[in-house]
This record gives sequence, C-alpha cells and structure tokens, in this order.
Amino acid sequence: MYDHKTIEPKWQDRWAKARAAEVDLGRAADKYYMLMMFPYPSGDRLHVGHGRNYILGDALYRYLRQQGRRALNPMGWDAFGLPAENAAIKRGVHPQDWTLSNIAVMKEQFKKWGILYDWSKEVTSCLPDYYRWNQWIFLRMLESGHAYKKKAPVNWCPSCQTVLANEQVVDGASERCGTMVEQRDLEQWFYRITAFAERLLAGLDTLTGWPEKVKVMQRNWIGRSEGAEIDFRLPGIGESITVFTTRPDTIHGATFLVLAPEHPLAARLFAEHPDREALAAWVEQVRSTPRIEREGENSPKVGKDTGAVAINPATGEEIPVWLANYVLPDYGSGAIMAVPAHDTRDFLFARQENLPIRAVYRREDTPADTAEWTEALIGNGTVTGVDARFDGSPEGKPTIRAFIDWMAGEGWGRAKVTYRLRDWLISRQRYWGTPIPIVYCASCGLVPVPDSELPVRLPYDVEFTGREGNPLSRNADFVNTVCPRCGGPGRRETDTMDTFMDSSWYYLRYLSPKDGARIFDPELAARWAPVDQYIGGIEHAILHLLYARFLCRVLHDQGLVPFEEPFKNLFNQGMITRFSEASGRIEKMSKSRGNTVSPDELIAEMGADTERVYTLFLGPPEDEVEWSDEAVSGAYRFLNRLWRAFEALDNAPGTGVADAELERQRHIAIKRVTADLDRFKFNTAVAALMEFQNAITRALEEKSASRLVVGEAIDTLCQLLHPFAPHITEEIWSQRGHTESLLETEWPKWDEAKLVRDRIEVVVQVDGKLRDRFEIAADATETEAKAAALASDNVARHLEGRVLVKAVYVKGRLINLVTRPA
RNA sequence: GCGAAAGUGGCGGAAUUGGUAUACGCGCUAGACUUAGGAUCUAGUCCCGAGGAAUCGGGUUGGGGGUUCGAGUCCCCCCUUUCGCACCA
Repeated sequence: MYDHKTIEPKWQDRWAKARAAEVDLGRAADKYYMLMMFPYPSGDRLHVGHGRNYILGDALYRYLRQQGRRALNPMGWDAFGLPAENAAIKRGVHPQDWTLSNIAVMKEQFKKWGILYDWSKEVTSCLPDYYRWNQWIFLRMLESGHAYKKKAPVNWCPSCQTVLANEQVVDGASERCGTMVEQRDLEQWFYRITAFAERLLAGLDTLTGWPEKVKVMQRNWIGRSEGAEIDFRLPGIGESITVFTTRPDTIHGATFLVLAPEHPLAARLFAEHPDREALAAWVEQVRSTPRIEREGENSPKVGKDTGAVAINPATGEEIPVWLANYVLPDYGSGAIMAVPAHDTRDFLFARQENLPIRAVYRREDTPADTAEWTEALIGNGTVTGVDARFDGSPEGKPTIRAFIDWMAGEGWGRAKVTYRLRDWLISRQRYWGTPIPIVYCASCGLVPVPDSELPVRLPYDVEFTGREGNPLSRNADFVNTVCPRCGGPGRRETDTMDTFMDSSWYYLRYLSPKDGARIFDPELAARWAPVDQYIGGIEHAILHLLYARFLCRVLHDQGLVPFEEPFKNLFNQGMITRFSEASGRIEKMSKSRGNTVSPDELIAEMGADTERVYTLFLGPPEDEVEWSDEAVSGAYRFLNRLWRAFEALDNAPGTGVADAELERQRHIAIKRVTADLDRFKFNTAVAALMEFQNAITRALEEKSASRLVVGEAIDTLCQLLHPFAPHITEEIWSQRGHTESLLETEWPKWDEAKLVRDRIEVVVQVDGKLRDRFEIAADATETEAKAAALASDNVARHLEGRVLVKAVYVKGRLINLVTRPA
C-alpha cells in the first residue's frame, strides 16, 4: 500500500525548504504570470469545493515548470469584509484576530494540498502595508474627479447594516447574505466608473482569451444604448424636460410624457393639483418600494396624472405629463416620451389609463401585441398623423440618423448615448475595511488626508455590539482628529471602503509586496503584468472582474501601467456541488448549506494526491460537477495500482515481447496528456494516464515487457502524472534513483514515428453496418484491403443476393462495401 | 419574451477533421484472498433476442426529418434543461 501519510508531508517539507515556487522577478528570463482568486476567509477553513480553483492552478503551474517555464504563482488574502466582522459580533473575537488565525489555518491547508505558491510575494489586504495604497488610490481618484460624494437613493441591506453597490445586489437581494435590500437616500462615496463605460466596452473586444459568457455579462451590465435626447417645454412652470429615447423617429406618435416619480421636477408639476398631498404621499411610497418589487416581471404599472402639460416639439400639440413607477429615476434622464403605438409598455399603460394612441408607421416591426391594435386604430380613423415621409423604412437606422439631424437643426434634440452602468458606490458603514482618508473640518469642509499622513490606520480597540451604526463612529480616538489643512478640530470619515477595492489591483502589489514607498514597482508591472492566466469562478463576472478592469484604466491614466486590461486569459472553473441534507437538493458546496467535505479528513484518509486527482478527474473543469464520496476511491485505487506496479518492477522480469507495444503506449500517453493539458482538459488527461497505467500493469502481470522498458514507462508516467499527483510521483521518481525533483525535469516529448504500428485493425462495413474486422499491414492498398474484406465469411453472408456497387476505403480505419439488391 | 450553452449506459462522463459510439472512473454481478470486511485483487457489465459456448442478429447518442458510402458530430423543425438579460425608454 502507498503510505501517503509519511510520503506527502516529506515532500511538502522538501518543496518548502527548496522554496520551489519562488521567482526572482528581476532575473527570470521567461515570464508567465498566473493567478488564482485569492481566498476570502469567510469561513475558518477551505473545503474541497474551494480546492478546484487552487488544485487546477497548481497542476497548471507544475506542468509549466516541467516545460521549463518558471511561472509566477503568488497567493494572498482578501482579508477585509463582513464575515469576519459578523463573526466578531457572534463569537466575541476581534475580526483581525479571527482573520489572521484563519489565514494561518488556510496556509497550512494549502501546504497539505501540495500547492506551490510563491509566498515571498504574499499580500494581506487587512494590513496597513496593503490598505494604505487603497487610500492612496482614493486620493488620486479624488484629485482627478473620479471619486465624489453625493446624496442618492442607494441599496441598504438591513442584515449587513450597510449600503451596497448595484453589482452587489442580485435579484433585489444582497449578493452576500441574501437579504432583500431597501432603498434609502444617503450621502455616499462613489467612484466614477461610468466615465469609463465606453473604454470598458471597447476593451472587451480585445479580450480574446476570455470566455464569451463573461464578456456578454459585462456588455449587458454596461448596457450601452444609442438614441437621442429631446427637450419638451413645460409652459405651466416655464421649464423644460429632457427625455431619452432610442426611437426619436416616433416622436410624432408621442402622445404623453411619463416621469419617474422621483424626477426633480415632479413636485412642481403637481403643485397646483387638487390632490397634491395624496400625490406627494404616493411619490414617497414609490420611492421606498424595493427595486425588485418595482421592476419585477409582473409588477403592475401604476401612474398618476400631474395635470400639467408639455409641448410635443414635432407636432406643437399639448400632451399630458404623467408620473409612473415603470419609469426609473436613474436610467436615461428619468423621463420618457410615451409612444404607445410603437412601444409595448407605453401601449399597455395608455390602454390602462385611456390615453391617446397615435401611429407613425403602418408597416413596421412594431411590438407584436401592439401591431394589431395599431393597424385597427389606423383602419377606423382613431389614429391620425401617419407621416408618409417616414413610413415604410423597416431598416430604421438611416431614418433615425436623419431624424436626429433634423431635430438638431430645429434645436430641441440631439444624439445621445446612455448606459445602464451606475457609478460604483464604495462606502460601507462597517468597521472591517479600509478607512476612507477624509477629514471633515468645520471651517475647511471636506479635507483629504495628505499622502504623507497615510495610512489612516484602522483602530484595533473598537466595540462590537451589532447595533446599527458603524462601530468606528463610536470610537472617539479615531473620529476626533485635527484638520490637515487648518489644524483646527476635525472629524474623520468613518465609512470604510468596499472590499472589492482590495481585490481590484492586488495582482500588481504581488510584484513588490514590501515596497513602502510606492503602490507597486511600475517597471516590474510593465514586465510581468498583465496576468497571463487567471483562474477563478464565474461569480465575479460583473463584480471583481469589472472593478479590476476599471481600476486598471485608472492606474493606466495615472501613468503607472502601460496596459488597460489586467487579465489576458481567463478560465472559469465550474463549481462543485453536493447533496445537501438541509435542503434535500444538490447544491453548491458551501459551509452555510452544510454540504462541505473537509480536505483535512480526506487527506488523512486517502491523501492529497487522491483528492487532487479526483478533483481534476471529476468532469470538465469549466462545468459544474457533483462531488461523489464513493467515486473518490477510484482515484485512490489508481494511485495504489501505480505504487504496486512500481514495487512489482524488481521481482517481475519480463520476456520483452511486448516492449514495442508498451513503448508505443508511452508515446501515446505523452501526446494525449500534453494536448489535453494545453486545452485545459484535465479530466481526459487523467483518463489517458489511467489507461497508460493499466497498460503497464498488464505488461507486468503477463511478464511480457522487459524490466528496462517497464521502468521507463513508469518514469514517464511519473512525469506526466506529476501535475496531478505530485507527492507519489516524486517519491517513486526518487526511489527509482533520480536525484532531481520532477519539477526540474523536462516534460517528455513524443515521437510520431513511435505511434504507428506495422499491422493495424481494419473494420469492414456492409452498407454502413459493422460486419467484421481484420488485421492488415498498415500500408496496405485499397485493393489488398478489399480482398481481405471479401475473404470474410460474415461479410460474404451479408453480400448474398446483393451486387457490390463500390467500396470506400479509409486508410488505416475501415472499408465500407456499398451494395444494391441483385 | 430575448440571447447563449447543453441533452450520450444505473451514475460522472469520453469520442481534433463526419469514419469501430459508450474510453476512463463510480456503481453493480460473479469469483479469489480472508476469522471477518463497507479493505484489496481478478473477470464481466449499453439495451433486446437466439445459443452450452465462442459467437450471431436487431436496436441505441432528447424527438422527427434531411444531406452522405457513412452522422453523437453537418442542415431544418420540435421538445427539455441550465445559465445570462429582461418595464433600460
């Protein structure tokens, strides 16, 4: 039996001693920068579901090493965040103590997995050495106008006790805790990511090494929309309202305006209305409605007439102005022109409220449910104003362009592009994060902390009560300070930064983690970044990966990095699922669902190599796969068979008759595993290695191959298997008498000439159906193959009563005899 | 509703260009070793039928049609599942 309990720690210690993963960034001739998502200590330890990311990465790393590439493979800790703070409240542990002890545990887990990280590049985001640079970036953003504070309706999570960015709200609920968020008007810090919308969009087209799926998600999230702004005069209050539309060509059919109830002009519009108090109350009600309820699929459209009118600039007619919940305050200008004849939502609303409908086009790709109506209305004369000039251009685009030009000439409309993307809300009302470096001074106002006073340290002594409000704001020593500008009394900002800030640039800090003078070394960044290969889960598609792309552009504009895209190639590993007793369903493996498997127990029982091989064998790495407790033993048996084959080598000399065939198998294995690893097909690479191992065992049992050839086969198997099962392969390799670590050996090469056989099996089909097979010389001609096929009894039986029409010969594979009835 | 990906044994899944469907593993069955085994090893295992057996015949990649000597793979229609978007003007 393979004694993994002794062997694995032995090799882990040796690798640690040799500091096997360390790269001298200044000297390495070759450069390849790979990265895995850095762990977030939301629990106190990692489970086998997490392992997929890191085991995959380590396998890739070891493969690259054997190919002679000394890749940079660093790891760090995304250590700030709510889970630690919540744990502090729940268990009475300080978040810092909790986090740092979790890090120690996880680091030990990585070691037990046999994962080689370059720990000389380690970063920990909750330490001032790191987070001071978050503050430094904040100050640069403030200088360039990319950071600002404003009062706005924001997402408040009552469970997390803080606001959240739009990206962190999924289906109306907090992405982290699942609680429904509320809308609150609060003054908050934002990063102006919207200013980069166009560049973020354009960059996606250059990311050929990213999964299409992630790019689509980012494009949707940015939500670029081309159209026009149109001004409508409001004669009642002497103002005008600007609407955004993608269909300015339908303006002749705009029979009313609809404003979001939150629109700044709303109150003035219904100021003279007899029911103005009821209207104001309704506006308040809409404002506090959770987004999900308001924007949900079946949410009813509710609207109120303000009593005011606007002038349609194209027709000169007075049209009513309404407020309705289906118009959103933060998209476009928060106001629309309603064209019920050509827009489904406007149509439904017009019909519900008995508002006029006027068609502009007869033939058009009008929404299906309004087209019929439009036709009917035109038919009975209810609808007027079909303009022959614009009727009948289904292409739309040239007409729209012409319209915008016309409106621009008239002076009340212009081309406009809007985005769905909102600015990134970065302030959080929580303790465990980077303090925002701002001081409020009674005489100077809002004063940034100068660079020389960074870092603004997060105080350790803070009271955790779980009560509403940031514990930082109750810490007088932190809050009370002096104004950096006038020296008078000041109060510190007590909001901390979104922890996604930490992960948005960490890949650069890895390159000079101890630099006390600079955020990172720009020369090393230019040389090593962007990251060549990033491996992480799909869940970060519009969170981390969007923020990191944004921040990369900010740093680029500061002249700190020469590139705009941080990650050249992205691989999304799928998640691992397992049956959960609690829900009775198969779900993502997670601590909260209680369906995790501990790697520590698994490693104690069957070894880290077993877990690694099984994790990679489980299924295609990009797919979601279900963990099976039973199937793990298959990987364990495989490694044990390898070990027994190695042990059997000494006392089982063979005849050598199968030497050529085993040698051929060896070359096949090299070719298959190499091709599979190059395509990230780890699961089929393992399968190929199992087949090769079976061939070796067979040769040993049959005593058909010579000791030398079997020994070489085992050596090659060790080299090929090393990325998957590093410990057992190192052990066998060294016991075989090799002195170098497998990490330093050269990845084996295959010889095409060795793959061919002199005799091959050819399949005979009659009319496409398999009837027989025979062996023939590999270079046999069609005539020879046909003769051999016809010599078969079974083939003859099927040719009976039929006439041979032709034969199709695929060299080295099959011959198909085509017949017709006699 | 729109967009994308996928559907193969009891299960996870293989199958570069159209060329032996079901590799590899789990599970299952039988046997060996054993005081015992939920350990280990060996053999068998897509389904149906015939045969004592080696074998032989038929069927099979969600369903239906097509192209082709030949289709899991290409084309058309339909069904299902998963993911993304969804009152975005």
